[in-house]
Amino acid sequence: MVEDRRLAVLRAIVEDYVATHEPVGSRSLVERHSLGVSPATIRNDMAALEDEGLIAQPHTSAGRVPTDQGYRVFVDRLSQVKPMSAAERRAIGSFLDGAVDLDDVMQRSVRLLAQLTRQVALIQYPSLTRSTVRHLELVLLTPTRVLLVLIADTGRVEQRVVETAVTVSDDLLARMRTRLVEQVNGARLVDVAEKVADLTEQFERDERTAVAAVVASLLETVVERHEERVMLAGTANLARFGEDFHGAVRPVLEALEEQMVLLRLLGESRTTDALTVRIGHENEVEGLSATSVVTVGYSRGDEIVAQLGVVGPTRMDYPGTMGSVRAVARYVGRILTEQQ
Amino acid sequence: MVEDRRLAVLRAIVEDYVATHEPVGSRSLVERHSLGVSPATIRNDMAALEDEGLIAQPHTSAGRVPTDQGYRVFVDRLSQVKPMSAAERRAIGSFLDGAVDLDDVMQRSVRLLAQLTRQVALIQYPSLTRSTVRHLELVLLTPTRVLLVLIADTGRVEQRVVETAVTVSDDLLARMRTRLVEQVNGARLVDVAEKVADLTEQFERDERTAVAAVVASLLETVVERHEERVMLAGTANLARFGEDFHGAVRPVLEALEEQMVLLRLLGESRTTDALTVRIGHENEVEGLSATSVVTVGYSRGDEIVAQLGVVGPTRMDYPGTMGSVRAVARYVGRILTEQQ
DNA sequence: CTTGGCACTCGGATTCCCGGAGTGCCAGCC
DNA sequence: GGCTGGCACTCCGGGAATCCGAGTGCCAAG
Repeated sequence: MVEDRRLAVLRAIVEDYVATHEPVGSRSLVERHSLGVSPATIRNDMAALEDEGLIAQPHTSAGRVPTDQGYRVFVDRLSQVKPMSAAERRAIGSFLDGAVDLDDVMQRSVRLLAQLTRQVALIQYPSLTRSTVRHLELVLLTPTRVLLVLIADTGRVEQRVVETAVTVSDDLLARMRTRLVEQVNGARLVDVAEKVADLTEQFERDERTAVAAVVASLLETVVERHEERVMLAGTANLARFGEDFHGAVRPVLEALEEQMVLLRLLGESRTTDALTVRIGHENEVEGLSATSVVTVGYSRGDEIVAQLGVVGPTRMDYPGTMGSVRAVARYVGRILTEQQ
Repeated sequence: MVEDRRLAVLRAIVEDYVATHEPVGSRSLVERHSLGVSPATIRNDMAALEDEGLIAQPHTSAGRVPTDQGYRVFVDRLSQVKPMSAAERRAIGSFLDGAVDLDDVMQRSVRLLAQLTRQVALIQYPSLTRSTVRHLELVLLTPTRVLLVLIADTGRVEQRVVETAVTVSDDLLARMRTRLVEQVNGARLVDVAEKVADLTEQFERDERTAVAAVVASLLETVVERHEERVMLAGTANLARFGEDFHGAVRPVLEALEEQMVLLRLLGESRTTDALTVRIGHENEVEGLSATSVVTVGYSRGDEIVAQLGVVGPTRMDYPGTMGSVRAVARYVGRILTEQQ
């Protein structure tokens, strides 16, 4: 009972603070929310909430501000994902439908998400690991240089130049292509390594150097570089809430420029499609301890292939952001699924 | 004679202002530079320079600051491009040499440039228009969906999904591929349109819908999307000189997020390899009127294929920046040329 | 044309002061 | 026991007043 009101107070504090950016006091709280009690009572509740570590005051005799933990409780127990309106959903759909290829889908999605949430949006390309080989092509650039092009069923194209050290004849190239395609077409990328394991041995001794180089490169492509691409949009929005980080936009921008960081951000919960919210210090990434990250997996067919999400100040509109992120993920999933 | 000293004063003002970031007065000027005259004399010169619109004072009784025009004169007549040291050149070379493919070359270059100049760097992908077709591949995704992959000799790969409306048989696809490759392999992209002009007619009447769709898509790829890709790095550096734009980093970030803007920035002087410097308001781009843009073309073989450069505050170290930009462009050119 | 001198201006930093918002606590009341 | 009104206290933030110094423009003399 009393406990309930305390949580209601916490919710009110979060909502007001998110809306106004200013520490919220007991009086304005009772004015703006119908809590049915007096400011003095609220003050007692606030003291309790502060003891629990859910809110804090910037300085004595100022209003209260939610702590990371406070937001945590808010997100976990006090808020519901706000669904998009029909109009918004239509807008999303029509905006994304115009995409012509995978790059385009990714780009449109991430920009859309940045616009909807007015924060920094990011999207990870569909993981190569989980997809299958749709086509593989070898092109002779020079006698000792082969271009390897791998097309995954997600529409993603990977290319790589292989230095073979020894010269490769057109004939050898053709045979390599045939054998490789035989072996790997339709295979899941994770299985490629195994499929081509003994391929080298099927060639003449003097050809093996070249074949081995190509195979090695192929393995690198499918294994090492499997999900290195992340696309970013809306960094300009960072400027909007510069004050939130007391002017330290710098480390945030720096963190966002590091591909590795972004991958960690998105990659950590890769296998699930649940909405994940990491608040403030919950982010282990250096430089993002004043931000919250909302991510969700998106799928192709019934498999989660990657994550997308947004990065914003801890004082963000969680229900709205979560709604936007989820909605965009669904549409992206739908488009990828239709396209296959 | 007198004119000469005035220019020397302008140069000194620019150098000091760039270094200290503070309006420079007559006294500190004579202290830091051996101009051989008294502050009073300098004041007269300054008054003259102000009349000419080359310098200005932020407020009465403050030091002077160069105007855009002042920087212009400085760049055109008073400064020399500062060559990189041998050590720096070695560092550039070894850093870029490790690149495995075109994406990698672009990414490494742009990051390197951002680091060297400590500003925002950008690089345009080698123009498709100026290069030739190295390979073209068609892959049947579904009976009515064809993936078109175009590989240019610059190493750039373009892909596109074509909706054919009517079903395409494996046989038709194979014939299309053969004919297309026959026609366009080795052709300059600008000539592709002409080469495939009457291709559709060489097919049976009932196949023409599909062929036309593929051809149309190919044309779009080579014509419309010819140079739409620009890569960016170092936006975090913007935060460093936030004060330069009196806190308005926002419009700059916004401008930089627009691909179209970036293309205009780089594209305007596409055919030349001369170092171009656009200062302050000389940039027609909204939002970049407080920045200077230094660009230069880079080549593959003996042809300029695209531009790269940096965006920074008008009070930048022009000689140094120009040196870095030029050096990186040369190395990129060298790598692209070797790779062909 | 240069120079030293001099009066003047003005921005920026510093200090001081005050008001208002907010708190914590207490005593009384339901 | 929980709620409430009252009250003393704290402290931030903003505004006014002040001061300092860097810098200028101009003038008269060299």
